[in-house]
Formats: sequence, C-alpha cells, structure tokens
Amino acid sequence: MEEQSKVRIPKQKRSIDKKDKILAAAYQLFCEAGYYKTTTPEVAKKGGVSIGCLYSYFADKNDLFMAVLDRYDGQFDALRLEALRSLDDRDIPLKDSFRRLLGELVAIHKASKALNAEMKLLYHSDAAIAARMDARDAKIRAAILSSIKANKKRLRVKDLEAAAEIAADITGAIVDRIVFGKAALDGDRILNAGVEALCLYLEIK
Amino acid sequence: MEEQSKVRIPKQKRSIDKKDKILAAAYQLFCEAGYYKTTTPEVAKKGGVSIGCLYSYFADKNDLFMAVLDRYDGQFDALRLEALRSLDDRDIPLKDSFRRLLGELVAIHKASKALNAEMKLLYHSDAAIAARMDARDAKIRAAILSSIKANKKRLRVKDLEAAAEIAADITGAIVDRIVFGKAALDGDRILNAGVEALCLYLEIK
Amino acid sequence: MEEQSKVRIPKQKRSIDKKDKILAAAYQLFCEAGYYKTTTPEVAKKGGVSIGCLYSYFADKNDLFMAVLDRYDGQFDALRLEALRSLDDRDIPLKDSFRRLLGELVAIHKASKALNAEMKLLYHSDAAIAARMDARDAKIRAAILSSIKANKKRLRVKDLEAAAEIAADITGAIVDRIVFGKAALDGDRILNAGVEALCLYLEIK
Amino acid sequence: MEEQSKVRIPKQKRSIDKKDKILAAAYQLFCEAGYYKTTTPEVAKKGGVSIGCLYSYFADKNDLFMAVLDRYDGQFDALRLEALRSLDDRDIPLKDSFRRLLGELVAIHKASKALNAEMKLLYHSDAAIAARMDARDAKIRAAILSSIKANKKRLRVKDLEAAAEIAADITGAIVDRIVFGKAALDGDRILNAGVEALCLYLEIK
DNA sequence: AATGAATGAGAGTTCATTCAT
DNA sequence: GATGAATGAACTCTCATTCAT
Repeated sequence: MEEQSKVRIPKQKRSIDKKDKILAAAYQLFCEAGYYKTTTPEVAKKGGVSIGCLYSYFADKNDLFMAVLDRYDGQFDALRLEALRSLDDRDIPLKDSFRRLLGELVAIHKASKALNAEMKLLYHSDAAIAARMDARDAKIRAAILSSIKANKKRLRVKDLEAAAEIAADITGAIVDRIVFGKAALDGDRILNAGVEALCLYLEIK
Repeated sequence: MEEQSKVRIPKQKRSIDKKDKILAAAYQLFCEAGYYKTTTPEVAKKGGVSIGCLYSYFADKNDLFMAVLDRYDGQFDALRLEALRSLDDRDIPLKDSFRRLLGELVAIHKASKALNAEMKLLYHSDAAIAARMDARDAKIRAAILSSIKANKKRLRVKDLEAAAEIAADITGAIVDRIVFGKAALDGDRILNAGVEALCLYLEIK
Repeated sequence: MEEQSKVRIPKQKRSIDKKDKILAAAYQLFCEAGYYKTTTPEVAKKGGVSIGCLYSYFADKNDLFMAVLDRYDGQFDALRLEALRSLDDRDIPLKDSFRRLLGELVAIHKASKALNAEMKLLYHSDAAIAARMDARDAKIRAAILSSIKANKKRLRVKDLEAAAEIAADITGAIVDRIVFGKAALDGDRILNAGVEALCLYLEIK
Repeated sequence: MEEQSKVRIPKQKRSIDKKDKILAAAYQLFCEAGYYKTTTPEVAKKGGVSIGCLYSYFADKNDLFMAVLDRYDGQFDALRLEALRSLDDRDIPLKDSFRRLLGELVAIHKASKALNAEMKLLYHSDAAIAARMDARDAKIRAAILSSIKANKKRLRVKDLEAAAEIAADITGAIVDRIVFGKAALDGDRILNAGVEALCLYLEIK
C-alpha cells in the first residue's frame, strides 16, 4: 500500500520547460488577477499545456501557488539577504549603506510587486503562506539585528532588538511606499527622507 | 444608458434594522473567513433575513462588502483623524503626542484588524477598494502634514511633504507590527522604540 | 461556529414534489446504468430540476444513493418482513406457507430487482451500504429463526440457527434465480422444486 | 467495417512475461480496490511496464478486466468442474460427495473471493461480463444435471432439471455464505446443515 | 517495441443571483 | 416587501487513452 507521490518530477528537458512555462504563466496570472480570480484551466492555457498536464506537475491549485512562491519569491529572498550585507561594511557611512540597501530593496520589490501583494492577500487565510512570510521576515530581522550588533559602537539606540524590528519595519514601509505607493511625491524624495529617518534614529551622530 | 437603481434605500425603521443586521453579519463573517470564503446566503442567514432581502438592499456581494467598509471602516476613519489631533497640541512634548497617537491607533486597529487585513487582501484585485484605501491614506497624510506644518519651528526636517509621508508610513508600520505582528518582542518596547524613531527624525532637539 | 446542515429539508408541497422527482429519477438511473455510470447532472435533468437544486436536497452523490435506498429499498424491507409472517401460521401446511412466501418474495424482488443488484454491486466498496444490507439480512434471518422456533415440533432439524441460515439462503437463492435468472426453466418449476427442498429439509415428515 | 485489431498477440517469451505481469497486477488491484477505483496507469506501474505497453496488449480497461477474468476466473472454472466430478462416484455416499464438493468449492471461492465480488458488481452494467457469468453457471448446472442423471436411481426427485438448478443454487448460496458471509455461525455448522439440506432434498432415503 | 508526457472530456460540486409565490 | 427554492455557469480535479519520441 506504498503511498507514492502522484506529482510528476520532470527529468527530461522538455518536461522541465513545461513546468517552467506553467510556473511562468501562473506567476503572471496570480500577479495580475490574484489567487482567487485565477483559474487552473486559465493557467494551463496561458502556459500552453493541457489542464491534465498542469495537474501532473502540481497536486492542486495551492501547490501551484506555493511553487510559484518558491520559484519567484525565493529568488527575491536571496537578493534581499544579499542586499542586507551592505550594512555590514563599517567603512562606508551608515547613510550610504542605507541608501544603497533601500535602493536595492526597491528594485527587488518592484520586480516581485504583485506577488508580494498576493502573499499578503493570502496571509490571513492560508497557514502555509503565513508561515512562509513569517520565516522571511524573521530572516530579515535577524540579518538587521546582526548588522546592528556589529555596528553597536556607532549607534545611539540601546534596545537593539526593538531597534532592529523598527528599522526593518521602517525599511519595509518605505520600500512599499515607493513600490506600491500612489505617492504624489517623487520616489527619491521619499527615499532620502527615509534614509534620514533611519540614520537619525540609529546613529550616534 | 444610466439604469434606474434597483437597490432599495430604506426609510422605515424596520428596514433600517434589517440593513443593519445584514451589515453586522457581513462584517463578522468577512472578518472571520475573508471575502471569498464568505457566501451571501451565509450572511443572510446569520443576519436573520432571507437571501432575497439581502439582494434588495445590496446590488451584489461586492456592494455589500463596500457597504461594510463604509459602515465599519468609516467609523475607524473618524477615530483615526480624531487621534491625529493630539499632534496639534503644541503644549505637550512631541514624544508624548506620538506615544498617545500610536497608542490610540493601535487600539483602533486592533478593533478593525481583520477588516483591514481583508481590505489589503482585496486592494490589488478591486479598484474600488484600492481607491477607498488610497483616499484614507491621503487623508491621514494630509492631517500629519498639517500638524507638521503647524509645528514647523520645533522640527529639524526640511522636506515637510516627504517627512509627513515617512512619518505616516512609520506610524502605520509600527501599528501594524504591534497589531498583526508575531513580534517576539513586547508591544511596549516596539512602541517606545517607534516613538523614539519618530521624534529623533522630526524634532530639532 | 454552529454547524448547521446545508441540506434543505423541504417543507412546502412543491419542494416535496421536487425531492420525490429527484429520488424517482435517481432510482431509475441507478437501476438502469448503475451507480458509477449515473451522473448527478443526468439525475437532475431527468428529474426536471437543476443540478444546484439537487445539491440543495442531497449533500453528495452517495447521500442521494442512500436516500434512494431509504425510499425504495426501505419499502421492500417492510414487505419482506410482512411476507415472512405467513410462516407463523401453524394451521396451514409448511409447504403452502413456503410457496406463498416465495411467491411474495419473488414479486417484491421483481420490483426492486435492479436496485438490489446495485446494492450488491456497492456492497464491497461502500461500508454504509454493506451495513445496510447486513442489517436487512440479519432481520430476515431473525424472522425465519423465530418462525422455525415456533414450529419446532413439526421440524426434524436440530441445529435451529444453522437451519434458519440455510433456509434463508436457499430462499434467497431461489428468489434470485427466478428474478434474475436466465433460467431456461419455467419459474414455477423452480419454485416448486425450491419449496420441496425447503420442506424436505425442515419438516418431520 | 471490421477494424484490423490493434491489440498485439505476444509470441516472444519476454512479451508473455509482460502480459503476465500486467494481468497479475490488474488482478490484484481489481480485487483490492474494485474496477472503478483501479486506474490503468496504476496497473501499469504495479506491473512494471509503461502505460503505453499496457495499451498495446489490451484494447481498453474493460478488455483488460475481461482478460483478468479469462486468466484467473478461468482457472477457477476448471477447478470447479473438477470438484463436481466427485458427485459422479457412486460408491461413496451422496452426503460425503456433497461435503467434499462444498469443501472444495469453498476453498476455490475463498481464493477468488474479491474477483467474484467484482464480477457480480459489473454483472448488471456490462453485458460481456454477464454473458461470461451466465456461461459459467450454465456449465456448472450442466455438470450437476449430468451427475444427477447418473445417480437417478438413488434420487427421489422427479424433475431432474429443476433439481439440478436448485441444487446448484443451494450449493452456490452456501458457499457464498461461508466465503462472504458475516455469518455469526461457524462455517462448519453451515456446511453440515447445507449438506443435510441437499441430501434430504435429493436422496431417496 | 516501448515509453510516459500529454491530452481533454467530463466528473462532482459550489454559490452569486433571480423570480414565482 | 419578503421569501427561499431554484438556477446554471464556472470551478477544481481525474483518468482512460494517445502519440511523439
């Protein structure tokens, strides 16, 4: 009574292409129309495969969505952590570090804009997604905390954990504002103001 | 080609009760289960009216949701603006103003937590909701900008518009973190750190 | 979070008609084509209702099938037990009792022929159906055993329980043969032979 | 309009092995899960061949099932007829002959239990299967009739054809009861009672 | 001959909405 | 006005079967 996964694991090049095509189509549609308004036959059609083929690669619609996150959001995870490393360089002013970090995060999020929105959308109704996002946030906070600890001497704040949390949230808010915001203001003005806020908050002088 | 509205505008007391009951039921269910997992017959049942009755008051499910926002989120709008007035009082330290503001916003958002989540959820797939939220944000930014301008002399920031935006976003982020956050940290620590960040950013000294 | 049945319980005359029509259509189709080859839209169509209507009365396909059994097979249950009472009359010869019983059972089964077949069909893959049929068989065996015990003095058999079982099985087999059988032989010849077998087996002389 | 058969008839040893493996896998799965819940890809997988290979040997799922019957139920046919020969030996008491026959039939049916159930399941929805089962029954009745005729002098019954039919049905019913029955009673008690019933019915004294 | 990825018709089921009563 | 039975388009998902490789 061996329980064997019914989901196909592609080995041939052609199959990998198909899976990619499905994921790309799903990514696009989920971003455009959202999870609930995207139907699986639609994804299959856009991906140029049959609905049966789609279901041979993904157990169900939710599995497909999670795979899209793995593929696309996962890429951004790596980029985000990479960007955070700029904070660790003590030789450049904190201001420049933050400006660079925010600039990179904005670029990253612009690319994953809609997917992020959709994840927030499902955060409250899907435990697996919530767990995913929490894990991502935790990683980012940990990275910021680690940077803050390394820069301890340059900083005025005492409650390092809270500072990391606040800094992460401010960073996130600014990025969101620039990426999503119908801000009447120019992105650069916002970014500059944000960097200033971060530095004034954290830095000794 | 404008159609004669088929939606009833209640004038009798009994009708108003019914509409209220429907809205209350809808509010509760939308918050608990989310927009997509709430069905209109369910709402009617919980509200103690027939489904036909529900559809005599609301054109469709989306109209019902918007009405819920008008009724419930609208209340919070008023509370939020009320809370923002604390910033206008120049006789108390900015720190205290912000602490009070944040405290009140947290309380308000805790009450509308689920509805807010649901609005974010629908932001990207429903233009009307997006417009609503944008209008709300604009109002808040305007109020903050107005306070900032009134406090101009006490502040170090030069780009007031950007500062209002940033301050609004920081405020929002902190409130979200406290309300929604799976923050390992205590809410008070976050709040204190947030207030400090806001004051260091804005205040002259 | 009150769990309320989603299946409609019809109260109005018109609704009862609808439920009846659905059951009648389902009965017919299940008998003609079997459980697996009958589709729910087909049943709805034949019953003259929409598929949605069908699903407002029955939770799912299996529920519909069980309801068909309750309605139709249930009727036969009563008839079968009624027929078995002829065995309790000691004033008429056992032979006549059995002949009458078999005749009645054949008539009953002719009417429920296909449904019985379908139940046998599902016996091995559906626990609820198996339980239903086992209960029915048990009732019949109990009735026969009770009759046998009442006629103890007229009987030669000693192991009354086994005799009741055998008699029930022989009875069932003969009825099946007459009802389903592609028997080349005339039904009456079979019936007479069966009655003889039963009497020779049970009766003292 | 007769189509050239597309089904391969295996001649090479390796092919025969494959066909055998498919049949064995199909037999097992059909018995375990039933016809409708067994899928052809499942059969192919369990048989260690590709689905394409399966379809090169069998025209469709039904053809595969019939082949399983030919192979496996066919074996039992032979065993059944073999067992029936015990009735032809006039030197041993009829009682012993029947006891031996029933014992052997029970053993045979225990082995083909699930397949038999599945055949009954499909009897009413598949003409080919019905024909198969009818043919099998006819053979058994013929064999019994032939035995009865050979034993004519020892028997009290006059209507030999009907007696053969009844005897076959009683035999079948008893075997089914022992094999399938949720009989509360011990198999031996049932078997003894059954043998007694058969002998009392048929035998002169 | 053999493979197994791909197909797509069709299954069961849901639910926003209508309309006869 | 109010009801709620009825509608049916649309959804997710399955699996017997085909055919390019």
